[in-house]
Amino acid sequence: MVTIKDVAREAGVSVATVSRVLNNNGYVGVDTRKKVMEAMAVLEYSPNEVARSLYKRESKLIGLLLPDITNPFFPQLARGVEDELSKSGYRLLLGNSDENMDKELEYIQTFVQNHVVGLLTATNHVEDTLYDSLKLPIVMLDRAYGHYPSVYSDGREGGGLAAKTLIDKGAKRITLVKGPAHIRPAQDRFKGAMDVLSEADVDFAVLATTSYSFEEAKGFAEELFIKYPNTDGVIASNDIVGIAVIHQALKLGKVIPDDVQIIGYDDIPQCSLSYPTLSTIRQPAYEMGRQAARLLLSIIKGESECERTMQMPVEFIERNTTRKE
Amino acid sequence: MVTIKDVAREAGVSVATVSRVLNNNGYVGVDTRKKVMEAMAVLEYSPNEVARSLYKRESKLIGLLLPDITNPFFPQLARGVEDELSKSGYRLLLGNSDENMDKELEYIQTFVQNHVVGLLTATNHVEDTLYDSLKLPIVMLDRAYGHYPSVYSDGREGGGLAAKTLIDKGAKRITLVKGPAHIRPAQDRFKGAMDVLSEADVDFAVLATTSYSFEEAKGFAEELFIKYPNTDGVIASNDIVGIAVIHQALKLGKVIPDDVQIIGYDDIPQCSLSYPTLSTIRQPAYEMGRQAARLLLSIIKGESECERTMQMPVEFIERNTTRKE
DNA sequence: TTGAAAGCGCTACCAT
DNA sequence: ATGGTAGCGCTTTCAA
Repeated sequence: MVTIKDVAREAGVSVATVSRVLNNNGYVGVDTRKKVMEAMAVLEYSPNEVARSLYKRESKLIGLLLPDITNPFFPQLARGVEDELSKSGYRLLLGNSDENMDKELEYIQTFVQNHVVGLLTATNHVEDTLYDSLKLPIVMLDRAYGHYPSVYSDGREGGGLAAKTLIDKGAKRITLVKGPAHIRPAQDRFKGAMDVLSEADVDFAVLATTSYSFEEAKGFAEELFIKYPNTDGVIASNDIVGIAVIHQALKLGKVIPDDVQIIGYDDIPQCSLSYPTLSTIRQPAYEMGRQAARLLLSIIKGESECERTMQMPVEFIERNTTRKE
Repeated sequence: MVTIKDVAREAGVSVATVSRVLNNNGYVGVDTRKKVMEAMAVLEYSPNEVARSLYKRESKLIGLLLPDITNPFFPQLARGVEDELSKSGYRLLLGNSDENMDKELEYIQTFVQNHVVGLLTATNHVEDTLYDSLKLPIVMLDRAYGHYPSVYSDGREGGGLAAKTLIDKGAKRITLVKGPAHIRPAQDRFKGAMDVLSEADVDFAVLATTSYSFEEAKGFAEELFIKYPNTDGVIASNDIVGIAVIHQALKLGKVIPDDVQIIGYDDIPQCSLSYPTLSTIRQPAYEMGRQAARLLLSIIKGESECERTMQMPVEFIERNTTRKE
């Protein structure tokens, strides 16, 4: 490993000088600078970030804590985060929490031990003062919380929009699929839809589900049509479930959207690949990732004038599982 | 920040002693140990990994370099890697290369600067000695290369299996979708299928595609049926394309698998959610991630007796886009 | 404009 | 069994 000392020796200067050209601060003569640059090139020197981090008590590392990268909503988010952060030279420490408090804690601790300068987290556990004790810039992802800077889209509004859309399009016997109870955004969507449904002149039923996983989505879809065979409108808890419902409806010989309309949530890329393509409520995942990263960066830089919380728009994406007009 | 000094003071011992109990080495009296433990608990001490890393010249960090986490094959892989590594206390530095050499280089450099102890990488650029100069345990992911430890599945075999399966099931006018030329595994699959196709009594055509992205998959599928409207068997370059082809075939009123059979590649979770469900050649992504992580770990620990390269099985998964004999 | 040296938090060697 | 201390590679005063 070639260190700053080697460069100093090669250039015939002191390490202090090398450090100065490295960081572009302090006075350093033009010819000295040139010598140092050359030495660095010759030796293929690249500074040891760990040593830097130790002295400065901060790194170019940022922690990203996600529930599960395997859920197709999150890769988009993660990509948005990474693309934005890497522009400024930051790198990502990744952790999957599985919505599990202990894992979350563990990751956060190791992130801190590694001197991350900021944290992006999609969590359900803020109340527990877990995050309060952290003296670290934090941006809540996907989920809004009290005084923390957050980037999210309003699940309540989105859920309401889904319900309203289905009602407008003539669904009379709606089935509302409720996501896992311990996941905040799922609850928000559910409540938003409930509010609208309750005030409208439609029958509706609720199907409770306990996970967001692919494997189980199929089971939920089967259950749905067994319990509510006559439903003519399904509000899915997310697109995966929506796609599973399409599958099951087709299997049962139902015509979409004539017999049953289906509306998803998230707008993951595969929505436009299903057949029929899935109408859904879009959350701009990639953009949310980007904005969250930007917000975090601005907080790190101490630009306190910036918006501390961003609500991203939800939007109905009309495809072919809902009736036109 | 509470440091080892604080603990030492609190416990009335030297930092050396604290370090010893921390690392469980050297002699330390039972009561001293107890005092130190208590002090650590009281102060909520947790060791600074950066300082450790600086001294020991190694960290508990591992670099994971992926082409694009947004491609549904990779989240599975990544999860496998993470689940295995986190068991041993390692954390992941993540980078997306977009199959781009420059990004790849940049990430690798920063990984090294951050003292990662190992690297997992899915790359097409080994020949360039990029990796040779790295004095770092490396495991190639998804793609096998000469002398590097690798975990992969044989694309050649998989491609051949896809072709053979389709032929066995009676397809006569096969369209082979060729993935991007610069992506090794895509080429391998293609060649494997070509070999089989060439030696069989079937007509076949090749459709070249240039990306693995969702947005473009739809376009390729449209193109496919325009150029080869009478094809009765499609070997897709991956499941995304496969699902897009299902979509397009249905849109054109074709009956699957009677009019046209389709076979995907990878076995991403959404295969069983499409309608009809997509028959495919399975690569065990999650398991590959796990095995790669284990292999890397064993190399790091210096267990040289272990297998240096693992070939994972490919397997035909029969679903509903191929005929039941 | 440059260099010497302290110190970031920790580990490991050498004393005792 | 315990403590003192050098040093990991770097940045940043403080002097010169």
